[in-house]
Amino acid sequence: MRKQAAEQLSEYLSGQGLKSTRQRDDVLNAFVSAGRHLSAEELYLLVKKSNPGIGYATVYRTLKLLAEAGLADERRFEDGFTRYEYNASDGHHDHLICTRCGKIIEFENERIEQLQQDVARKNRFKVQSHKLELYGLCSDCQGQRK
Amino acid sequence: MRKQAAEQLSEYLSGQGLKSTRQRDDVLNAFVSAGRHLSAEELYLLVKKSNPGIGYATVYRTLKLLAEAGLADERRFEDGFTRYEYNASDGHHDHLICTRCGKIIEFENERIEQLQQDVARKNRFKVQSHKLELYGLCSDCQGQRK
DNA sequence: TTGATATTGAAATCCGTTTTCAATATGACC
DNA sequence: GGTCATATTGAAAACGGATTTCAATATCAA
Repeated sequence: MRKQAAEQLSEYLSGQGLKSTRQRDDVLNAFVSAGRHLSAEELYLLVKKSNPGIGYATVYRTLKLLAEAGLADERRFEDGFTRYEYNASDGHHDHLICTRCGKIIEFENERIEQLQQDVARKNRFKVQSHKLELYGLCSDCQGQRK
Repeated sequence: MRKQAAEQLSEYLSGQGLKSTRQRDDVLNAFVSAGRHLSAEELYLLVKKSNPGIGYATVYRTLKLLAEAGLADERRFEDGFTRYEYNASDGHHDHLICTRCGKIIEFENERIEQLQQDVARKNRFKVQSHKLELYGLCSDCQGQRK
């Protein structure tokens, strides 16, 4: 059974001798309720709604913290900047990314994962993590012109 | 039958109304003979050997040009900066990347590609390109301590 | 050879991210 | 509650890879 996000964070904080703050709570709340694949910038704008005084740097720092605490996953797609995804601990998944509208669709495919392991084994390679991204046009964008 | 790199570049240049220059030749030569997965910085240092006056910006610009001409592929791994790979036009491949020593092993797996197409089809998604990277430890690095 | 224009190198700039630093907040201890 | 060491904050500066600017230079069609 998965812990509540707030609880998971405070356990991590106290375990590391770190402190709870209003800002960290605000960032976590915005992050959890916003959904997935947020850039730091996007999250910053969201957090500002509940806490207009929040600083840019604090959002960046807290995002790193959430990643360390296991609450967020850092991902870099081809658009250049880092995005964060909530709660990847309930199983790995990969992404379909629309190059026109930016929509991100998640998927899982056990068979592909197995084949990856086969490839790794043949190369005597021990996999720690992997990344599979399919770039293209989502159904909404296929009919559209540029 | 694949064209020579130099020929392919000059065809692209004249086709676009661009000019041949000593610098472009030097960058191309260094790029082709150096092997794969070079960062702009690495290539810059290489080109300097044959043309010490070469500028940083020229290497960046030429690398972009080679990518447009179809001679190079741009790739971003997790280490932050862009690398270029020669001659990907003879078939797609993916990468095993050692997180300890940085070694990059290429592989192809037709079955995985098929399964990716299946996933895309199910999501009514039209794939333009994809990226599959397995991060982990190569055989040389598995026995080593940090 | 000429002349329009593409290209170059150096330096400035860009932009996402990280770090610095002085002011402030937190929380363990009394 | 009060004290105090120290973690945290926001603003601004710094960072680092990549790109752009600009005046000087090279290219190439005529």
